[in-house]
Amino acid sequence: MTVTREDGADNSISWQSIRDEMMARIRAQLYAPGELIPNEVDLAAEFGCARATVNRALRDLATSGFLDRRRKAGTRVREAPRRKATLTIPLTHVEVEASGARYAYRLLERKIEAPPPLVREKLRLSGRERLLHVSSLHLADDVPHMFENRWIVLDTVPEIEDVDLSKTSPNVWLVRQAPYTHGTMEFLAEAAGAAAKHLVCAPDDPVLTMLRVTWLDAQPITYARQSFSPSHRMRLEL
Amino acid sequence: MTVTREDGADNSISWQSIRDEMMARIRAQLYAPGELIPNEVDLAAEFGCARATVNRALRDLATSGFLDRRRKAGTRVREAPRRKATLTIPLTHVEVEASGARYAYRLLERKIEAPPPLVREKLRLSGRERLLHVSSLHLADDVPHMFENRWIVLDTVPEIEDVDLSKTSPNVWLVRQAPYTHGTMEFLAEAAGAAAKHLVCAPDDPVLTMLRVTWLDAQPITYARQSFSPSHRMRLEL
DNA sequence: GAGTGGTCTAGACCACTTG
DNA sequence: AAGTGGTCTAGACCACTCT
Repeated sequence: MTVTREDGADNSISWQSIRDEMMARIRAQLYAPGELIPNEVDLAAEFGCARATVNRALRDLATSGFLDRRRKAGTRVREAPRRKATLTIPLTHVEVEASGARYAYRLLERKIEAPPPLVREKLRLSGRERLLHVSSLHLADDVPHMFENRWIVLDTVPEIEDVDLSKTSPNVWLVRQAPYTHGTMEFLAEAAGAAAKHLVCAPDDPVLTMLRVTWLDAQPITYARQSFSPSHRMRLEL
Repeated sequence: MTVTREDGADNSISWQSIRDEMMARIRAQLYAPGELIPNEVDLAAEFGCARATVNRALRDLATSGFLDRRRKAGTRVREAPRRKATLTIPLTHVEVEASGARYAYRLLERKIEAPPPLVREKLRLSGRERLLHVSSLHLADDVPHMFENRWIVLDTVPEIEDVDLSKTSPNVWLVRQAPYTHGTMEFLAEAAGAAAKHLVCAPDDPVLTMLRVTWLDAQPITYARQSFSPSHRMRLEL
């Protein structure tokens, strides 16, 4: 029941305000690192709200990595907060257009072949599967922005064999038609090498490369290797 | 009230099972991209549970980027799911030890100075502030793993001036004693340059560099530039 | 104005874990 | 065995936004 004053003003407390107050106490080391904080019932009494409201606030702080919660053991302040950086994976055309540039896409090559050893290993394939191998270039204001080399497992997403990839980039199609359940991503620095001629740079210029493998449950979908033009930076919010 | 069968078995439905069922329907395009899905009251009736349970499930899917929810307008399936990669920011010593190697840390230089122009800009400083400038090397099994160059704003965290940084790395101290409220992180590829002699590689070897700026509300805390040894890869889970 | 999601409450039972 | 967090329910009111 919402508590109401005689004048009719709503008196209930939001879970966000409790989260903020608890966060402030953690920052001020009012609850020291490693220490138990009061349990939900006591905090609810202190804040004058329902236990569920305290629960929502503390669950949020636990998800954010500031608290450690365990049944019976109680809630502790983490010694070293587990901070997370979130990278909202951009669709290349969205990213380019967000920067104010005009986006263009060029299909460079498209063929069906067996996976080379590296790809076989990443996708845990036997080697006999038919893969769609696509390389493409993405441009911002006609300047090369990213070169992509991608292998797509046709057993998992057979429909893509009939898609006109000169108009739709494989990533755009996959995002809409074949959402993955999980995957991994890696960043590394390497010499541009074979990508240099597409990115219009020297073969030994350092470029940022992003590797992605995605899965639909136990089935591999795609392995993508994207190399960005030398000046590119990948930005994350903390 | 928990619904109970005559035989006493608990009949209530978990929010996770509702989330999974709705996710399955989205994948199967049973709810098409861009389309409205039923409202919470109707779904609660369908699943035979309270509206709050449906709310929890749908809120989770919205946070994950699969649904778009707006009051009055209802809940829609996102055309292109806003997928996120999460990088749990590792403490270097934890990361190294997790890989099974022995971690070591060496303080290379420590001095108090005014910020150079680049740092001044990143931290939005006037240029007259006193900054603690620390460079250090982090090793895995005695092999150089990461070279760090860091500036710390003493006006924001004066206590660090008295810390013995030959034993505690600045990052470890900051994480425990001065949690930031927000910040940014950037990845780029560059030639090792001056870091080469510390990383034991050639000056023109490509290395992955991570830039970090963190804030305590409006006050800048630190700017760090970390270059990883050439073979290093940064891995994220999707 | 009205429909939909966002949140709060009070109470209950459950699940996990620790002592 | 018992304490603590995790979750569900039924009901209520509110906030936002679309028409």
